[in-house]
Amino acid sequence: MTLFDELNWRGFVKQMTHEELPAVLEKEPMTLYCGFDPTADSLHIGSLLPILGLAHFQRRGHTPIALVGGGTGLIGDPSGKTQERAMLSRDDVQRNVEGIRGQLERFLDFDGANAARLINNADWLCEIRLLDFLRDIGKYFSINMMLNRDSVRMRLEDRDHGISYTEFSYILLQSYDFLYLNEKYGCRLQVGGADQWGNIVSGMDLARRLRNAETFGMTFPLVTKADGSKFGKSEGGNIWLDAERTSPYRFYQFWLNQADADVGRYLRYFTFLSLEEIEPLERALVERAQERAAQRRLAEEVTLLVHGETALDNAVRASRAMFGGDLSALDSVTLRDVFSEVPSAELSTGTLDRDALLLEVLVDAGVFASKGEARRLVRNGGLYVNNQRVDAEDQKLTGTCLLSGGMVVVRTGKKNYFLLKFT
RNA sequence: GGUGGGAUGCCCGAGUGGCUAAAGGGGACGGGCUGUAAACCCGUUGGCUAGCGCCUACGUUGGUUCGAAUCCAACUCCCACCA
Repeated sequence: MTLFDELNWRGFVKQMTHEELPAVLEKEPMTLYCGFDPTADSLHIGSLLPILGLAHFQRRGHTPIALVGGGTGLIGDPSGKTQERAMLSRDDVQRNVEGIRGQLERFLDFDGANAARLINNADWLCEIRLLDFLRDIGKYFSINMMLNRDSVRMRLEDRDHGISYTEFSYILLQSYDFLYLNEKYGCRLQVGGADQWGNIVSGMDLARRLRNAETFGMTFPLVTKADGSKFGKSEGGNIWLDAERTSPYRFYQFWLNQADADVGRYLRYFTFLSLEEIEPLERALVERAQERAAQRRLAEEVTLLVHGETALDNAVRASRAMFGGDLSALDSVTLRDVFSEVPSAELSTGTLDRDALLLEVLVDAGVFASKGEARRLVRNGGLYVNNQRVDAEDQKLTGTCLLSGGMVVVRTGKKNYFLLKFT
């Protein structure tokens, strides 16, 4: 099976600039690049597809470059954005670049004959002089063409938002990146999300005009959900790759909760499982839906990939304990371990002696923002202590509530846990 | 620069002097059903209070009034049309 056979059955190919690209890639190893925006200090799962895309290329002997946009991030890509973005400070961008760099390192192989490269376009974009740039690069861009780009046109039509000269110029910078990488590293292929098509083609154009270089482009599809809502956002917002922002437990749970209609595609996108392994999982989805074997496997594979084996083990064990039921059976070490992912607060044992009101303690501990909110939840039957529903608003918190190790497990709703540690 | 319109709770949006903590929708949260799903059904959605009730809130600041989101003045920001 060729690289493109695989990319195709996995659904990685949205568009490509040359029909012969698959054949070219079979003949010779190629250097390719994909850019990542430093809009936050962590990537989120939206970036997972391009990352794995690069990894697939590398596995077949091609050389990937992961480009962090420390320079372009100072400007802001208008592609796919309906309004002008708030500009990030240089410090923020720098911090974000560092965070993202650390994450990208985990997914690619930086050793061997086709070792991956991780570079920052601030290294060259920050050095450019304006007049040189306008004369050497700007001359090759036609305003007429730029105005026709979807991302620009949408913003021109929407008078509420408009587009600044700054963002309008963005495409020149990304195009220049491709030119630069072509010149310096012999990079001939740029890949990216579906919204990057215009930027990619434009960069190819520049490389052809200035260096007479033949380059290629390809885009990945936008990851969609069967129900039409946006992929990658869940109750609490974005799903991040950073364990500090999204705990491995939550990360695991996110994948476990994917809809039947989506899992098959996600197994193809986000794991390295072969078709032979995925197909039985899809059949099980129909025949024994309640087991959710496909979701389980998806959650395991992706969590393993992003957070490693230990974190996966913890997430699985935590999930079992939290949805399995009886907490009193667990010893303190297991408890502490299982709930290590969960937000917690340390309280003094003195609180218990005073016969404090449960709700007041929970407000103090930060579980609730106000007593009104807490009371409301109890009325709705959504508060549990050690998996027992609380049905009185004036319930006291006493020593008998403690599990081993002086811990109390608080739950709101079906799956939101909070741990109180008494010391 | 001129003229007109607008700013309401997380968002959209009704409300033109007391019955308005503010309709309706969305979102969010909780419960039920279930597969830790979807769909559906029910409930909650400013703070304090066991409750009576009290406090804070309708761009900002002042004013009129027994009483203002609602009337007046100034200011700030946004939009439309004209130049």
